[in-house]
Amino acid sequence: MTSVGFEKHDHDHCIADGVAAVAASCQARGLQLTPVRRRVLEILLSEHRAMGAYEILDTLRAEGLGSQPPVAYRALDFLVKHGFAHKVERLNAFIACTHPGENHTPAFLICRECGAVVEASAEPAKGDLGAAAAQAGFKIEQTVVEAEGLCPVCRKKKAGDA
Amino acid sequence: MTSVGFEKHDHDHCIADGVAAVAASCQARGLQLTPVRRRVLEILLSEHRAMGAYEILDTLRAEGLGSQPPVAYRALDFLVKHGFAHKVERLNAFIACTHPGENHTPAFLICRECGAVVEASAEPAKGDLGAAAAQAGFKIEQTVVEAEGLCPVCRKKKAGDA
DNA sequence: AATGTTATGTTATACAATAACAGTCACGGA
DNA sequence: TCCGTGACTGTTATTGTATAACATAACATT
Repeated sequence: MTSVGFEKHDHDHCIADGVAAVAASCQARGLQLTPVRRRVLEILLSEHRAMGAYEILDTLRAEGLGSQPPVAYRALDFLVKHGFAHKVERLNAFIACTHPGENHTPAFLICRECGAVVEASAEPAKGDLGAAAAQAGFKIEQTVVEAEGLCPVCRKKKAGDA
Repeated sequence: MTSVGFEKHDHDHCIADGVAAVAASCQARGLQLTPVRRRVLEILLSEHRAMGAYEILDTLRAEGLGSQPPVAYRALDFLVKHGFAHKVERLNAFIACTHPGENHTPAFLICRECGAVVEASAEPAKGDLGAAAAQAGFKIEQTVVEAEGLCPVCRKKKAGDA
């Protein structure tokens, strides 16, 4: 079982399940999943890719849910802060988390061709990097791990072209 | 021997050696280390921290070496492309490479307190992440590995405060 | 001289992020 | 009931990051 992966799948499920999981988590933790926050989460879930804040804002604006940048950023901050979404630094963009609620160190596989982003997991602090940090006396609190390359679908396409 | 590390050291050496190494590498590879490119490298070497493109641009402008963003970005692109500098995605900023020329996968330790950045090295593609990618059929071409936390100096300060 | 290549200069604009302040609404306590 | 208080939303304005597009310069090759 791969983590979502690059294949097609039932999307409505995806969104509904994702929102439900987050809603439950909010309930349990006393967090408010307000309309804007819920909608931003849905927008993120509705695409399996990272979206820029302004792209999200465009949708919100079209729906009358808010039209200025802070509206989108605040909702995104909430989602990121509580682990319901992540920021992909390489792209300055955001993506819904595939394991909402669970405590984890996300890692991403980013296709440079089609822009698809898949969340994996990594514990870099436990390998090379952890050793280097320990040696330097550096205390790691958070890590960003992002890999760029070609997803299986685009690899096949490239092979076909050649 | 740690890789530069968070301690003080002889800076003039640092800059001169860094430029010389890059110049040699350019020579060997038929690349042009033009005045702007060389100056940007010097600026980066002169601070052991990540600098924003506009901060660099300010210096260039003061020296009459170019005043518009593309000037700085092009020089930075050149340096990054050939491995003489790196972009720290987390900070949207750039830093001179500590092992110019050598083929490597950089990783960074970023102090959230003082902003110091130290380059380490990591092979995330060989651990968890590599396995996950392989399973998904994803071909990793480049990786971003950045850890944020507290450097030894700031840790001591904190301890002193408490 | 004509051409191609590489680098630089400049304008304008797009995209990303946040500071600062005003308004709303629900809730608990005086 | 009235009054805070806190959490969220709305809006204006601004700062910071990055690039598209086009013009020019310098130089090597033919």
